[in-house]
Order: sequence, then structure tokens, then C-alpha cells
Amino acid sequence: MSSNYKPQLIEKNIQESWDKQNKYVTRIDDREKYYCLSMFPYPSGKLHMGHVRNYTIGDVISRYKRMKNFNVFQPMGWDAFGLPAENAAIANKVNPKDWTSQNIENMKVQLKSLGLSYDWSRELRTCDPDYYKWEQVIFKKFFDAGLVYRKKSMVNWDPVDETVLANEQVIDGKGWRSGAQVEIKEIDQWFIKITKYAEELLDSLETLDWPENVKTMQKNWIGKSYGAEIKYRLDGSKDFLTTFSTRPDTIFGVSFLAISPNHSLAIKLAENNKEIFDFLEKCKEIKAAEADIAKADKFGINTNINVIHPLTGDKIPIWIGNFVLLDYGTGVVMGVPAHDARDHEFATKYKLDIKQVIETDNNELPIVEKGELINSENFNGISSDIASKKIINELIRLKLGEELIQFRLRDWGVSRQRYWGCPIPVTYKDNVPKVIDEIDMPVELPKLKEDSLPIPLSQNKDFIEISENLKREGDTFDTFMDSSWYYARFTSSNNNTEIFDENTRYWLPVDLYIGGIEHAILHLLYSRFFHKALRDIGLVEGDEPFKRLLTQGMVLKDGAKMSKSKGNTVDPQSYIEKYGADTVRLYMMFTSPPEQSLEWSESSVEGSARFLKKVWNLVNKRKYNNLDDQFKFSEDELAVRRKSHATLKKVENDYEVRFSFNTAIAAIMELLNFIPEDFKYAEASKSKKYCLDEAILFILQMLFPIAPHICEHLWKEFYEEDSDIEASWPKVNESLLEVEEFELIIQVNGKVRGRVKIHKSAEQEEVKNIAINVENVKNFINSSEIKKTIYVKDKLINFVI
RNA sequence: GGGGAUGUGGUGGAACUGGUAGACACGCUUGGCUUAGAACCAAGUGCCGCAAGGCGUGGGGGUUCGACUCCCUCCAUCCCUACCA
Repeated sequence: MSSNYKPQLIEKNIQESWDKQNKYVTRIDDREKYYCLSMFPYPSGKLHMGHVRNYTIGDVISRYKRMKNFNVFQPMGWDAFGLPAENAAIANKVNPKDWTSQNIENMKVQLKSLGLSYDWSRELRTCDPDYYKWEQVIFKKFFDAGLVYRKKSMVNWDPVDETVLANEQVIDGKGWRSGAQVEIKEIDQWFIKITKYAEELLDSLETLDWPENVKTMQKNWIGKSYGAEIKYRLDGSKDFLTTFSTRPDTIFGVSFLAISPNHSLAIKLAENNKEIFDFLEKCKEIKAAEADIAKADKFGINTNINVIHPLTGDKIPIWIGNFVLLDYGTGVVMGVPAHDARDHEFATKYKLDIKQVIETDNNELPIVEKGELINSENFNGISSDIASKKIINELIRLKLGEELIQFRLRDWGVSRQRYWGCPIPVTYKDNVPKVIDEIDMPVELPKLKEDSLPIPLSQNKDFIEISENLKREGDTFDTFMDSSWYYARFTSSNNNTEIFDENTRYWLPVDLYIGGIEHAILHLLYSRFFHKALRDIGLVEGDEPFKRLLTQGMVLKDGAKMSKSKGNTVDPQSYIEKYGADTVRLYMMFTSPPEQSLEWSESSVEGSARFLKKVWNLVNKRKYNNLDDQFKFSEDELAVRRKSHATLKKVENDYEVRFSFNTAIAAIMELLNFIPEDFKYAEASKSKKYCLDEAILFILQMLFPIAPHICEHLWKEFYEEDSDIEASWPKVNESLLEVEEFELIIQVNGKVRGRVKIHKSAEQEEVKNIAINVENVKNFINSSEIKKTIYVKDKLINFVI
């Protein structure tokens, strides 16, 4: 054995031996199963620190669970469709498929060098026809189940490049490549009825062992609200405008209605009104993203049309407002300036009536809280909640409204006007769409001609035109479709004849899903929806795909997310080469708890390397003595044993319950520092040797999930060549942890003034007498009267003077 | 605009249930080893103060015998906002 720690020498050998044994290829057996899944990466070309962090967390837990005798399944694959491949194709004149394949090869080598215990036999990539065939099959089944429909919807349109742009491709209202002013355009798209599952998606959140913040985000995103649908008759017409409001109690304060610029009424009015037409044109300049619409200055235009207030009969003006979203509710907002901040701002700007109809202790408008009604005819004096009910009843009686539960969640538009994605398996005969038969799937993405840029599929005539009146759908699926069911396909990815099989039934649900917090809403909600819809068409079992969730924070540098555009990326590969995978893994786990963001620090990496070196130097050239524990241990020997077992207990809890790897590592470091020098001497007594051996085994076992190469290597050298460290986990000896004495904290007025060793069996009166006579405590109490004594057993005593 | 988080020494962080603030590291200082450096080892290290002691967890206020932890308020930063993944 070489005497210095050289990770480059040992890591590669150990990784090869794992490969040779097929150690992490998993099969159904009779142990308890554990499906540990980390979010698969987009193959951008290089692993970044966020990946390293994500995959190390997954690997630590997988290895720990294996040591605890679970049958662990940890697969890895590639979210291989998406925009960056098209961008790279344009920038570097490479085929998206070749670019993607090359990237996958590179990243796979990088992942392997990290020593991650994946079952590579289940590897999948979403751009393979073998994968997306089944996505097309699912689409058909969803269609047959009535979950799919076609609807017009808004996109960002670049009039120069004549392409649809993603939100991130619109910069300051301009196309990123052409620089042209982007317009909002309405086109036909495929939608999936996720809203049909809104109620269940909301309710079953409760059953999930997920972080509260993620559950809250999903709950707010789904946005269930109770209110009323209220109909306003257009003045001089039999037609109505319908609005939804969560505050029918404020109906007497309505001073205008605001409709979306995309509302059919607005579009109709623009036909004969230049001013309105120009206004709508101006609205089209704001990018389609919600954040941009919400941040844009609120402006509006009076249509000079009125509606009739359903209860007062007053005439109320209709405005068009750029802040009204067509997709939410009915695309019509009832403006109550006195009781809504946005309406107040709008009414102030355009000098519209502001009529207070709710009274609270607060008298500054807008009053958005509930209160008691005023200026509301015969509803005056009634509290908001009761008044809402009464007003809804009145509207029902007049047939001008009804009670309604509204969701913020919108149906999922899955059409994308791109090339590098899964073709939507539809044909059009005389413009009538038909989902193609399963037997004709997959509809393969056509290869690009040499030197061709990745033009949107819809512009590929050879693909689109089957015959004169039979055409193919030219859109591809949203890549969120690809990633919404991969967790299930991993279990059966080698099965070419069935989408799912007995492996799926064995492995699902995912026991632990690990990924970035940035996916807290969209990806996780889509996947949950997919699972429920797949369940209802009989393809999977259970109600939820991911039992437990761990959301890791971002990896930052200089306080910002690492990104190419900011030029603050740190390449993990150079660190793996310089320090070895174990050091990088240890650093990642030690430097920050997983849910928090991690600030990259150059110098701390050194510290992690140093610790592994210390472990190496302790164990190296030493040999397990194979002694039994029949010794009369001295006090300092007992202290070492106690420390070993207390550390083990803490580490188990940190790994399993808290996912708090940084404190687990700190505890292992403490144990290492705790071992007295004389225990390590060659001439040390057998009882000391026993204590040291025990500590060494524990350290290697506890550290193995995080730094598997060095620990496995040392385990074989120190303990037994033929023994598998990953098939072992020590047991806590609880009796060693029982102590007779503890340190009592003595406070005077809540401040620590002394501490003293106390026997656990001591009575309160006895403890008080000891505490009060501690020299420093005496000085502080002086001759003052003790007004109160607070005693917390086995912890502290506080004298209030 | 809305939703979700975070804020503790020079730095990363610990304090798990309202009960010892700063564990464990990084860095720095001093000493040892060395021709020198690196590495390693030992000691010290929140701030002010000679000390006694005082102050201290983004700012302000509150509850409590006791607050990093609970409540109110303000500020800063990060993530998501439905076509980046």
C-alpha cells in the first residue's frame, strides 16, 4: 500500500470493479425496495456544480439505504429534447442529434468519474424513438380519455425570423436573434386538461412527505378560490359580460369592468375603431410572460360601452385593460377601486369613481380586508362573508349570477413550434385532426438534411405533406411532456413491447425524488398530473409518483446562480481531476445543507481534501485486531466508545430523517479529532486498540456513502479484503450512551453565570442549593431577593432577581 | 405585480422541541519542523475592553424568567411566474 493518499490511483480501480461486478444493476428481490431518483439532466455538454450536488445527494442516500439492506434502484438518463440543441445547431452548424449524443457521451464519462452508483442498464434518453413512441401512445390514450383538445392561444411571434419565440428568447420586447419587435400572436394549439385534476392535485398534496414550502407553492399555483360568477348585461343589448369575483360583497363598489385586450369584444370593437385598434396593437408589444404583464405600466382605454349593474341598474363603463389576462377566469374583471389595490391604481389614473362599500378599523383606501358593508342598499351592516352569500342568492334569484369555485390553474398547452422535440402524432385530413393509430407509432422525427438549420418541423414539407389533402401535425411536444413520466419508464426502459411491466409495479412509487427547487411547481405538478391520468387509464398504480421530495438549493458563485451568461461557472471536472471525486463529493455535502443555496468557495475544497487525508493517515498501515469487547474499560476508553456510538446515532438521524449531511460530516470529524494520541501507539493496550478499531470501522462506514472510494479501499485494507462495506452498518449500543452526570447551566436573569456538574438523580432543591453557591453566581445574586426560579431538568436553572 | 425562500464572526455554516449563540471547517495570527517554501503539528481567533464586564444572530418594535427560534413591521438577496430546463 502506498503511504500517501492518492485518490487518482484508487478511484478508477474501484469504479472499474463496481462495473465489472455489475454491482448496481438492480433486480426485483424480497428485500424492501427503495427507488431513489435524481432529476435527470438536460445534456448541455458539461456537468455543472448543480448536477454534482444533486447527484451526490442521491448517491449518498442510495448508498446509505443499501448499507441498511434496502434493494435500491437508482437510474440515470437524459432529458434530451429542447431548445439549446437547436441553438447550438444554429451557432455551430451541427446536427441537434449529433450534438446531443456527443454531449451525453461526455457527461456520462463525467458522471461515472464521480462514482455514482447508478443502474446504467436502465439508461434512457427522451429523444430516442423507443422512448417517445410511448409518449405518443400516452397522448393517444389521453385523447381517447377526453383529456386533449385544441384551442387558440397566444405566443411570442418574431415577424422577421417568422418563428415562435420562448419567453427567454424575448429580450426587452425584441427577438434575441433578429432584434425585431416581438408581437403577440394567436395560434391553434393542443391542450391537455390538467384542470380536470385540479381538485385532486390540491387535495392529495396532504398525503405527500414533501417540504411544506413546495406544497404551499403548488397549492397557491392551483389557486382554488370561492366566489361568484356575475353577469352584466350590455347596455342596449341582450348579451352579457360574465365576470368572476371572490368578493361579491363589494359588488356595490363596482365602478368599471375591465376586459382583456384579447377578449372577443375588444377585438370586435377594434374593427371599427382606430383608437381601440391602436391600443390593442400596443398591448401586443408586451411579452406573453405573466411577470412581464404584471410589471408593465397599467394602461387602459374606455370603450364607451356600458353594462348594467345587476343590482343597482346603474350604467357601468367597460374599459380594456392591459393587465387583464384572458386565460384566467373569464377575461373580465369587475373593478372595485375602493377595495382592490390594482383597481384603485387604475381608477386613480383614469379618474374613475371610487366608492367605498366596506368598512373596517382601517380607513385608508383601498381597504382590501373584509369588514362590514356600507353604501350597499339593504346589505348595509352585514359582515363580508355573510353578505357575499346573501348577494349571491340575490343574483341567483335574478338569474344574473351563481356561486362558483374557480381555479387559477390553466390547462396545459403542449404544442411547440420547433424541430428538436417529440412529434405530435396527429394527421389532418382536410384540416380535421386525427390522432394516428398506435400501430403506426412512433411518428419519427425526420432527419435533417446535411447543412440544414433546424427549421421548425412545420416547415419541413417532406414530413408534413403525406398527400394532397392529408397533412401531418407540424408541432412538437413541450419537453415537460418528456419529463412527466420518465420516472415510471425507468423501471421498464428495456421493455420494447410494453410501456410498463411487473418492474413498474414493483418499483413505483419513487421513494425519494431529489432535484432543484426551481422545479417546485411546473415539472412536479405536470408529473403528478401524468401519474393520476396514467392511473385512470390503467397504466400505473397509486395516486402519486413521488412519495418523498428533497429540493436542493442553487449553487451560487458571488451570490448569483452559476451561468454561462454571467461568466461565473466553475467546472467540476477540473476539481475531480485535481482532488478526486471523494473530495468533491465531501465538499458538496459539507459546505451547506442540501435545501439551502450553496456558495462556491475555492479554499474550502482544500479543507475537505485535508480531512480525507487525515482519515487515510489514521487507517493506513494499521490492521484490525479482531478483539472481542470483554474488557474492563477505563474512563478515557469508555469516553472514546461513547463518542463513537453517540456519533453513529447522530449520523443515522442526520442521514435518514434530516438529510443533514453537513452536520453528519462535522460529527464524524469530531469523532476523529476526539481519539487521543496514545490510543494510536503500537504499544497501546488491547482495550485501547479495541476502542480505536471500533472508531475506525464506524468512521469508514459512516463516511462511506459520501466518500465511497477511499472508504471501500481502506475497509478492504484494514478490515477484510472479501468483505463489502456497503453490506454493513454498525449498531448503536444504547447502554454506552447513558451517562450519570450532566453540566447544569446556571443563569441569573437569563444570562449564563456559571456551570456545574450535577448527578442526574439530584432533586430540584438540591440542584438549587448547589447552583446558588457557585462563586460567580453568588456575586451576581449578591444580597438580592430571588423572585423566581425556573428549573429545566437536566439542563439549566435560571434565578430571576 | 403575485407566490415561495433566505439573512448568524473575516468566510461556509452549527444551535433538531423557546433554554449554553458561533459546533465543524475555511481563513488569519503566533510558535514548532525546514536552508527556504509547501505540507504537517501545537496554541489562539465574534466585537469592545488591561480587567471586571458590556455588546452581539439584516434594521426597528413586541411577547417571555429566557428569543437565531414566536408575533408585527421595514430592508436586502435568491428562486418560480405556465414556451429555459
